[in-house]
Amino acid sequence: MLKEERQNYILDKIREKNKVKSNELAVELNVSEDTIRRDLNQLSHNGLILKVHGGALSTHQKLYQYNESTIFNRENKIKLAKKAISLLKDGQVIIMSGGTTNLELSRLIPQSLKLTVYTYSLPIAMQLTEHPGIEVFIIGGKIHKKALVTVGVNVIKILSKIKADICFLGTSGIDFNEGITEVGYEISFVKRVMIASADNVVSLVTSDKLNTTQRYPICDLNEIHKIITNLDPDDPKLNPYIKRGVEVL
Amino acid sequence: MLKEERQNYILDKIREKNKVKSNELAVELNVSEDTIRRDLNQLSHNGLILKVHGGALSTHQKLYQYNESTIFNRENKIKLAKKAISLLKDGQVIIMSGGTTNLELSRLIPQSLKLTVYTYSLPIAMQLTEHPGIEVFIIGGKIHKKALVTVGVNVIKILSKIKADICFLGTSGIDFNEGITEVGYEISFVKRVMIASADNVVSLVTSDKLNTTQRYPICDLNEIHKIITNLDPDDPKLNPYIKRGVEVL
DNA sequence: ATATAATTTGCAAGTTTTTGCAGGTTTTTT
DNA sequence: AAAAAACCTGCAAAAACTTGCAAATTATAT
Repeated sequence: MLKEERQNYILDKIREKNKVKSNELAVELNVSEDTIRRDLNQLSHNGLILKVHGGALSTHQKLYQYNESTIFNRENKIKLAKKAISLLKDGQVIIMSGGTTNLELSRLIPQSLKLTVYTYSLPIAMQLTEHPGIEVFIIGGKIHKKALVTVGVNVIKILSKIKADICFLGTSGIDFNEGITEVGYEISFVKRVMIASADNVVSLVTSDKLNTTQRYPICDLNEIHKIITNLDPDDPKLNPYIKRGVEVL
Repeated sequence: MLKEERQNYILDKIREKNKVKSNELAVELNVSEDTIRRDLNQLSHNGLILKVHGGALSTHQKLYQYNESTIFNRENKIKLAKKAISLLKDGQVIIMSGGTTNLELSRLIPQSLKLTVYTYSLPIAMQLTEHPGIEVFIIGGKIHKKALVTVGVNVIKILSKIKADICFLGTSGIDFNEGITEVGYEISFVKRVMIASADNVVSLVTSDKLNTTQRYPICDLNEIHKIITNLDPDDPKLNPYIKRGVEVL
């Protein structure tokens, strides 16, 4: 295994777990701890990680830090995000809605991918700027302070002009009769436009949202192309959706 | 678990609950109380928390998401920001450029003020969302990853439509002959439009930028109305600017 | 392909950091 | 005032670290 290959592994692991330990890495990569330490020192010297006694931490949380312990159901969201990543290919144009699921997805996109991403979420935009291969566009407007997304007619105007390959739709309610529904009025508007602007609409749903309905309708099931959940695709809970013709990952 | 990881956990918990107890932390983190005490003492020594008998409390200055220690020359920027705040009045519409000086200004705006702020800087927009009385608008566009600001024709188009009371202009070079100059080409464009959109243009300059010139010209001295620095207004270094008719705070 | 140079790696010896504990002191509670 | 809890100091063991060096690997030139 080449040095660079090893260091990329370390960077990937730090990106995912936010920390690494020297002794663990030595075992995983089958080299001495000295080598790991040298790797960590080099990466740290390049400002890519933060070397500490015993291992290293992500530096990213230095500039913009969101508190991961506040993310509900984080393990499931990571599982889900990894499936979503399998849909990505170089050169694609992506629209991402807000929400912590999309935020985890943003964190986990491999460094090698080259993408163009439009979003109206400030945290997601911030997160994506960490990624060397992604061109990030934030859709401007008045900021909704709680959700940290922009809202308003301008958002809709801009979204309606985009032609995207994939739309990753964070979903707060999905039901095989009612389709996709949303808590907020303004955001429900925005999401309908997002759906219209993408060739491929992917609904990201954690299993606790399955078969729940919110106040504002967004679209019927047949308007979305794929559902990604944290469950196994042949989990019985997903059967009704598959029967409706939606692809489930 | 790494020491820094543990300390980050403690900081997060303090941020959330505003207090921690040593004995609880010892159980939660599965280390001895001595270790917790040492952690708390270290964090306290760095000014991040307030150590008290039995645990620690939040120091009220919330370090939300920006690592203050990464901000160069921070004391001067705070001094400068406080002067800038004296210009603010309820109901005003403000345009803010990017940069850490404006970021410090954003942090220090009193909670009581009611303002409308337009900015194209992501960190500043995030910071301002913490403020209950400020309506925040972010100007959308392609994100410049290093500066964390949006750039492009759309930014200029939107800025040119705004009529603001004050424009706070973070300044990377100012000279009494050359006027205000900027490092980046794209940002120089944006700043020219900002200046045209505001009744009152205020240049925020730390003293290390005085009498320096950057590559791209922005405007002549007579196009700005006020200069705010960290220096005393009658510091001799500022004389040439006063003679040119610029008000210096 | 071979030889040479440069880099990378693992090891050994010595140093530093981290941690828990014992013993005594201070602070808080009862 | 006594008891309990929290604290501090010094100490020792374990883990992590540093440095120098030689072997191994990789890159480059012939």
